[in-house]
Amino acid sequence: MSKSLIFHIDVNSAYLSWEAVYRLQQGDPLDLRTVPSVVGGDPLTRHGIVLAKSIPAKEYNIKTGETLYSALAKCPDLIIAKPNYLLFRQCSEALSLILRDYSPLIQQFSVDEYFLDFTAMDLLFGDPLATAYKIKDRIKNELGFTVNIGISTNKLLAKMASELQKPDQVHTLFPEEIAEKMWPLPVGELFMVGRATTRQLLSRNIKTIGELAHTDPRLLKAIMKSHGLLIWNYAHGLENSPVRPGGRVAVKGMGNSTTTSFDVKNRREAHLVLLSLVETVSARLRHDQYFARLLSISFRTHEFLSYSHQRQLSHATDCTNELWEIACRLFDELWKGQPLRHLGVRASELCQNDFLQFSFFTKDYERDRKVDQAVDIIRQRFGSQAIMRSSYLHSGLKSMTGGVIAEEEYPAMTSLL
DNA sequence: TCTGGGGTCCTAGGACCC
DNA sequence: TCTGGGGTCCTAGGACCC
Repeated sequence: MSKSLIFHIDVNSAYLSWEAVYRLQQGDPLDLRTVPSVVGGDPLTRHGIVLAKSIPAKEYNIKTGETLYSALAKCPDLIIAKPNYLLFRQCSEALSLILRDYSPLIQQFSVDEYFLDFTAMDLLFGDPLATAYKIKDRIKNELGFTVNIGISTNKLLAKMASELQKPDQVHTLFPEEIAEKMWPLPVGELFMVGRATTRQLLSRNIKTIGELAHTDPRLLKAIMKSHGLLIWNYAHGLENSPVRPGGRVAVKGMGNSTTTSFDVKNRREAHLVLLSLVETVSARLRHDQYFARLLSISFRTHEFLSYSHQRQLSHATDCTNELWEIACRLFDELWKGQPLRHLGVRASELCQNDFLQFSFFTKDYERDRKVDQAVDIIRQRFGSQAIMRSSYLHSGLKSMTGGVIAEEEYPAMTSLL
C-alpha cells in the first residue's frame, strides 16, 4: 500500500480572479488582477464589505471583510466589482471537471477549494509534484485563472501547504518539513485558529505555530477544552479525515439570512422579511426532499447585538405557510421593539420526507402543500420572481431572499476537515 | 464601524427524570 | 428537606470555516 498523498487546490483571490477573467473575455482591456481592486457589495443597501481583493489592493493593507468605506479610505482609486455568484459557480464547476481527470476522489471544500486524493495515482501519472505543476498550468491555460496547490500526506497539511506563498504556486508540506515551513508562521495562520483563539494564545505569549506545538496540551485543554487539543494536534500536523468522494456529507440544516437595506421597525415589515426568507428555505427543503423538525430565527439589532430563538416542531414539515407562522411566533416572542438590520431563518433536524406524518392537533396544511408545489413549478420554469404575494408590492422588499446558489447545493463547509 | 451570507460544532445552564 | 448525583434533552450564544 502506498503512502497517502493529498492535494489541496485553492483558487487565488477566487471571486476577484473570476471576475477579472470574465471581463477580459468580454473584451475589457483591463485585467483587474493587475490594479488595486475588490469584489464587494453595495454600501447603499448595507452590503458594503470586501469579499475578495487583488494583490495590488492587498499592498494597500485592504483586508477581506472590511468595509468598502474603509478600503476606499486606504486607496481612493480602488475599483469595486459586484459579486456575480452564477459566474462563480460556473468557474468552480469548470475547475472540478479538470481535477476529475487526475483522481476519482475529489472533495469540494468550498466554492474555491478542492481536496484531491492522489494516493497511488502516481502509478498512472508519474511524479506527484510534476503532476501538480501540470494541473496548475492546465487550469491557468484552459480557464485563465491561477491556483495554489498544496501537497502532503493529509488534508490539514495539504491545506496549510497551499497557503504558503501565493499566487500560482505548488508547495509541499510533508511531516518532516513541518518544523521548517509551518512552525515559524504566526499562530493565527493555523487552520481553526481564529480571532478569539489567537487573542487567548497571544495573551499567554504563544505567538507562532511552533510555540503552540511546544505548549503542554494539558494546559491548552484546561483553557480551551476540546478545541485546545484540536489545534495542538493541528500544530503537529496530526489529522486523518478522508477525502470524501463527491463531498456529499448529509446536510444538517438549511438557512437564509439577510441584512435589510433599511432598519426594520415594525412587526408587519419583520414578518414580511421572514416570509421572503422562509420562501427560499422551504423551497430548498422541498427541492432536496427534506422535512425540518426544528426552526430557528435570529436577528441583529441596529446596535449590532445578535439574538436567536428556536423551537422543536410538533411534526416535521416543509410547508411555507406553516414554517412562516412558526417563524413569526418565534420572532414575536423574542423581539422587544429594537430597530433591526438583519434577520435570519434556519431549518434543521432534517429528515427525509419519504412518507408523510400528519399531526391531528394542527390545522390541515394539505391545501398549502398543493399551493407550494404549484408555486415551485412556476418559479422553476419562469424564475423566482415570476410569482409573489401581493403584500410585497410597494413594500421595498424582495419576495425571495437568500439562496444565491440554487439547484445543486454545495456540500457542507464543515469546520472540521 | 458606514461592519455579508452560507454553514458546522461546542459549551453552559436549566429542566426533567430516576 | 438544612436537598445527592447522574443522565438526557433543550436552548442560546459563541467559536470556527470560506
